[in-house]
Amino acid sequence: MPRPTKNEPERGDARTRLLEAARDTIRAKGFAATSVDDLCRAAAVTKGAFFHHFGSKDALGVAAAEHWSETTSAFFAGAPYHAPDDPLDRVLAYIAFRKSIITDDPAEFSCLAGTMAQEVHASSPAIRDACGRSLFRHAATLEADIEEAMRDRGLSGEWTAASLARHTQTVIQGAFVIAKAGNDPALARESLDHLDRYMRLLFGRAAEDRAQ
Amino acid sequence: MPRPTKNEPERGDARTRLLEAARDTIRAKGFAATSVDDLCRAAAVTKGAFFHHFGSKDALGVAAAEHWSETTSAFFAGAPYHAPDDPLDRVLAYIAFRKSIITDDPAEFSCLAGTMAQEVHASSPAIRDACGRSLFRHAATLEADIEEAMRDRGLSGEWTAASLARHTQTVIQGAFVIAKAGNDPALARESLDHLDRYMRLLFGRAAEDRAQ
DNA sequence: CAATATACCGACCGAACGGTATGAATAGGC
DNA sequence: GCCTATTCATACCGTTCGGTCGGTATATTG
Repeated sequence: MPRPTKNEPERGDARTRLLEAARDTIRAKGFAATSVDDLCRAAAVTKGAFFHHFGSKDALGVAAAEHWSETTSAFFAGAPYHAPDDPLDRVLAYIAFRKSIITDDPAEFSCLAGTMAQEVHASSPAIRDACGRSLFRHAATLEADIEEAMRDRGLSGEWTAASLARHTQTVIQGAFVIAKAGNDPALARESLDHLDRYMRLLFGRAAEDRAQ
Repeated sequence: MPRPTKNEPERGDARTRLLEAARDTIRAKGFAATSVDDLCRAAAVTKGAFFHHFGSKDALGVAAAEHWSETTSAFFAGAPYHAPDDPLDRVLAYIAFRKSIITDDPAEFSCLAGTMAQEVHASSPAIRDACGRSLFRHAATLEADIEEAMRDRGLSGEWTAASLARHTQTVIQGAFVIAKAGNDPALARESLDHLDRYMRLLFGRAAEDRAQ
């Protein structure tokens, strides 16, 4: 079971490098337009290594979605938006955080799972489901805070915490699409402002104290 | 300038048939995964005909986006949601209409422009811009009604009619992504309900009288 | 009725595609 | 110190890709 050579200590992490290359390249070009050779070049591995670690290009797609789910889970778990005492503040801080990480390059800030799911939803159920799990698992991390904020205010009825959590992801995914179509990340931030406003209106929180 | 032959009267519409095939196939499989041969097969034309009408696959992509823009413009212009006297009612009727045309198959109800833009935003500026024009031109058709509804209620300040019109498209595009990822069109309808609720909260319209 | 332009047809091209077969290097278990 | 499993490397395969090209049929123009 040999991987790290004395002369080549970075040996053995070909799989990880391929997953990282997949994350970056697929976000930039899409899944179908990304060739196996593209990924091997970006990860500086050979085709033999690729098909040693992944049985097919589709299998790489599934693994990339799972890797995406794991790394983003860790990233958001460690983010500062969990700090506020009030649950609604945490939800609003989440939206503000999502807004703050939008940079100039869509390949940097957009979502691998959303991009791939949109592309392969009909042609590759395995990849689509892996992307769906990533997306809805992330959405679910908001549910507890939303639920608590609803209880605090005695809200209930037309909509559920789960539904609002999913809607948050809808707006975020849509924001990525619109930002790409308009070639302007500001369009994404603009919609996150509307999402923030929706939350405040739902929970009766004034807009004046919004963090800028 | 000959096209309709006596024996083959459907001759001459190869271009249109290719554009319709592009609309259907690209919505189902994406742009990169759709081959020129796929389109020729679906449109029952030869490769010679394809490259007679379109200089390249990219040119077909641009033409498909423009064709999409024209046909959807006509479709929405003729839709019944323009009937109400009150401008806010027209906006809410638009959202209800968008919800009503969501069927079981994403390839039927999703947006060609959004799908293509997400895929080619970095690799093909020409297609991306054609998709962007389609999207934002459609968004702009909502602006006048939103503006009028704002005037009616003396609303102004944090957000503009143009911004809210764009946000509407953000939610719709996001709804398509989430519906595909979750393999469930109901997820899209759910987010349109949240968008409806946001509009009512913004404009101080009660939710009880919502059409079902 | 010849000239011309349009609308196609279908065989073909080189490159790139996803995937495979074989084998070398390495390190841990015994 | 040998065996075995793992991690790659390299060369190659058949297919499909976007695109080209010479040719044909038809309708319009003068």
